[in-house]
Amino acid sequence: MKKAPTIRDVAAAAGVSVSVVSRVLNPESGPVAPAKREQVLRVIGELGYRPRAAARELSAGHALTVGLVVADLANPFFAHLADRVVWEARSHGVQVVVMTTQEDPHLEADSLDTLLDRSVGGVIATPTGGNIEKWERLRDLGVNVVFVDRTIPELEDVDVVSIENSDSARRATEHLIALGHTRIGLITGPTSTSTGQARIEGYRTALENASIVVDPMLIRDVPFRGDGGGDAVGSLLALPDSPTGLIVANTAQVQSSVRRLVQVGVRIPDELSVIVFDDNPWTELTNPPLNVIRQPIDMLAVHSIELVLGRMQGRLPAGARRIEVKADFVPRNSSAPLIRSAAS
Amino acid sequence: MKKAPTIRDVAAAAGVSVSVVSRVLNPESGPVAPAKREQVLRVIGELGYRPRAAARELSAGHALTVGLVVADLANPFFAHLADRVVWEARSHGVQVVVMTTQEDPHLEADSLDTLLDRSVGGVIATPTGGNIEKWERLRDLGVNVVFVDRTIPELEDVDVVSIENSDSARRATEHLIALGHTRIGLITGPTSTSTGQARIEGYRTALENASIVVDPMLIRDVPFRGDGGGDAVGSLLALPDSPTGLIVANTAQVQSSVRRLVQVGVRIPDELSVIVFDDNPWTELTNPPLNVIRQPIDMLAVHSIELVLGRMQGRLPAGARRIEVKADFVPRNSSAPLIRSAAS
DNA sequence: TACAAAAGTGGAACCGGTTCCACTTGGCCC
DNA sequence: GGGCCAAGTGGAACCGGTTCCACTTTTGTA
Repeated sequence: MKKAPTIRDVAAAAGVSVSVVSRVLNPESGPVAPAKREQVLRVIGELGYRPRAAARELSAGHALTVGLVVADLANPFFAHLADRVVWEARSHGVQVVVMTTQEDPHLEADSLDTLLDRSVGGVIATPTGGNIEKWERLRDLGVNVVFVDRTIPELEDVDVVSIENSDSARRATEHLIALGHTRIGLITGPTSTSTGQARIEGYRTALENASIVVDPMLIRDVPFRGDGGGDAVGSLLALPDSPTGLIVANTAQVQSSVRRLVQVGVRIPDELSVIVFDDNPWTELTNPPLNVIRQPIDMLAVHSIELVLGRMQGRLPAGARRIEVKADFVPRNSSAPLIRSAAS
Repeated sequence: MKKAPTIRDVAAAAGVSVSVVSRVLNPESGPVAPAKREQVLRVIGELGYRPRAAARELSAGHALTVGLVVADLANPFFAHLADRVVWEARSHGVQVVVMTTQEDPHLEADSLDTLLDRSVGGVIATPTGGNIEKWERLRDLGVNVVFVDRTIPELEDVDVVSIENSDSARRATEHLIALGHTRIGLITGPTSTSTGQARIEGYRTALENASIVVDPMLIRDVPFRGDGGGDAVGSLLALPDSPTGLIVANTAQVQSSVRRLVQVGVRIPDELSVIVFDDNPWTELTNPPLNVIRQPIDMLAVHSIELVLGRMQGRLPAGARRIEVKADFVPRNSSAPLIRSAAS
């Protein structure tokens, strides 16, 4: 097990001082004579010298690292998001430390402490909704925070990147209304989350615009974890006047919901028109392929990284940015016009 | 933006030297009088002191961090693996820096350099197959490497955690043979990878045991990236004597392959019996639900972390460990007995 | 040619931990 | 009561970078 060369080894071998080597490494920090620069670069190549990140971090007080805090990498949405974030970060020479919360505020708090210890320059997170003081403290300590996908209403001065949740839900609902459906079930995330609220709002708007009375029984807010989606499907279908349309607007519960639909054997789209939030690799492999609201994950990732790095480099004006990107509605074959009382 | 307290602040506030505080933090490094320990802990609590990881790393020469190098977090297998690795690492107080290679050796080399700069204590990776010298150099510099899922034959002294690839392929093949199939297509990863080789080997073994002649035309090794799976499906089905059974043993190409099957409209299992490698969230949502070889991802993650941390703490004997875990065959409804010449 | 400004250089402090080592206490035993 | 060993403590060096500052050498201009 060899020992890696340090900046002093390089300086000695090149016959210059460490200051010069350091300035070769960080050109903006001072001038170096062209000849010496060459010389130093040559020695660096020969020795295979690479600066230790830890030393730089210690001196700089913060790391060229961002934390990514998501619920769960087993969820394809977060996995895909993480993939893009890692990719975008790499193109900026930044590393990503990934932590998962499992939607548990305690684990989230823990993750934030850990990231704080690591002096990360920024954090990109889908917050659980708790830990408000902790997020504030993080920001007070100079860590740049960007919320992605969701937000926390109380934290007004945090940057947010999300999709147009309300608008997307409205469009999905309008699609079903246009097909003649009036009893439309909605499965969302908890009403304590911004996405849950916004999607319900969009759903209501669409119904109210069409003068359809909103039946609270048709709205199910279920937790992100567990099998609440399937249960909601079950109880919606068991309703005396069961819905003919269903919007699953909880990305973490799509799988559970669809599994139940398959188990129960409802005929889609004949008996039930379905639209789900978020395009997964498999939504076009089901029978029939599902209509989806596709979140532009690439855009979410790009904007998040841009924001967090922009803040880290101090080249963004003060004041929170709220970026909302449009989500596409992808029509496939899981919705059909309502056949009036065909079932009775 | 406040400034976080340092160990010297704590020492001053507690009326002791930094040495004492350090010893309170790392009990094994020396004795502290119980009274002072209390005192120090109290001050730490009051000040909200947290040690900077960078300082510790610089001093220790290595970080309490492991690198996870996978192809692509958009692939559910890797995503799930990453999820479990992050989870297991957390329970040991270790952070995970995730890097993706997109199966490109250059990006892989780059990732390794970056991880080296960060002085990570270990790396868990699914190697692309290239960069042999780089992996060796990494190990020479004291970074503990564990390959997961795949391996590189040339690197004999690296720990490996994988499933019983050959055995799994053999069992899948035997399942189809038992149903009467003799023309069985196999889609694997590149033959340059250990998994590709081992799975082909298992497939051949099963066929040879059953005295079925191996038709090389039925074996398709396709790259992990791109749409090779779908293309292979297309050309296999276009064969004059097309297969009645198909094993997709390339996790990254399952989606592409199944998509093509759906597009072409082959009736499964009537016209084609299918088994795919790796259980995804969606394999039971397709029509019909797919028979799968389920990789015990939790086990892979647990063993990988155990190995890498064990090495980091020097509590593992020298010599490479090769851990092979059994993969389950999960029968669902995508295979059926061969109906002799029913199609002709 | 003279002199100010700019370019180039090296020494040393600093970031915040860990650890070695020398030193002071105290308890125990003979 | 003297001597010894262990427990407890603090000072200071060290890890490997960055950066400030003082100093020397150019360069440009009057």
